[in-house]
Amino acid sequence: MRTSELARAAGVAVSTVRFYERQGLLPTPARQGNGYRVYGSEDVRTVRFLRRGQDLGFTLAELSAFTRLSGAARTSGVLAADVAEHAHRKVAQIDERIADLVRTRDAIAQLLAAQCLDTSAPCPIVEALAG
Amino acid sequence: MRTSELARAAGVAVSTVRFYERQGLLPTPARQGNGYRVYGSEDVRTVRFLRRGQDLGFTLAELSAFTRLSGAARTSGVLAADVAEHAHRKVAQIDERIADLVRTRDAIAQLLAAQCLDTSAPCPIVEALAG
DNA sequence: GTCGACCCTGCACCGTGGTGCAGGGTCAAG
DNA sequence: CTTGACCCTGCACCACGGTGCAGGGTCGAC
Repeated sequence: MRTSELARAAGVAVSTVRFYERQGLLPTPARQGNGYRVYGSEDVRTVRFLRRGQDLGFTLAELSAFTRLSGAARTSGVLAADVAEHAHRKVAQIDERIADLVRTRDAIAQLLAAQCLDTSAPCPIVEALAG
Repeated sequence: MRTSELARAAGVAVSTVRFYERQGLLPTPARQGNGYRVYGSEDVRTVRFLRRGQDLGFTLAELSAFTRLSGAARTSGVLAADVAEHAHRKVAQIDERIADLVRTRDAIAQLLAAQCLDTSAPCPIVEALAG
């Protein structure tokens, strides 16, 4: 599989594949005699993992640490707790964020319900977020 | 109130206050005879609103649009419908965002519960995100 | 044998959200 | 009248996650 094929299969741009390689997020690929990169199906999975993880709010650094940790856990077993620990922290972070968003949502909904578009009062959305 | 006092009150760096002014997120402040910026308590609220909104996942551009709309409603009254419309869209967006985060949270929690840390199997978190 | 589609490297650039520094001015305290 | 804390402007730089382009090489098809 060549770069453009990997890119198509994983749904990213060719430049993004090379960017991931530069960043150490994809293993250094084998090369053909002409210098062309050669990829396998595992690389498609890796790129998809990176995209999906980003959609879910992980940074590339986190995902990189994640794959390194899970690789270590799989080969050594000793780091399994670290992976679990990391995932637990992430769940807690996501919970906090959800709670924040629910508060914001409610503040806006309340504003709409309360006819607070009164021209004299300060905007309650701004109030809710600033206070 | 001077720049450093505003910064302290709102919990940001002085450079951030000037950055917000450059970006048009803070109104151009009045100046003393010596050229020093003069801020009021309204500016503290604005900066807090910006920080809080960012924590909640809004971009500065979104927050800027928000304050402009609410300001227009307060002074003219005629844009109230636009503000309400905007707020309704925002609530829908936030609901989507919450749903996304809940899905992510549940996916991770489920993987943790499922003992994905078996040393022989490939890591299901990676599997789940890549698949 | 040349056309177009692809590949390579390296480097510059983008938006977002800031941070830092140089080179200067202001001001109150000691 | 100096010291130190603050203020000003303007410009350069940072991390993040890429994108784009120049200047070249490599193919298969026609």
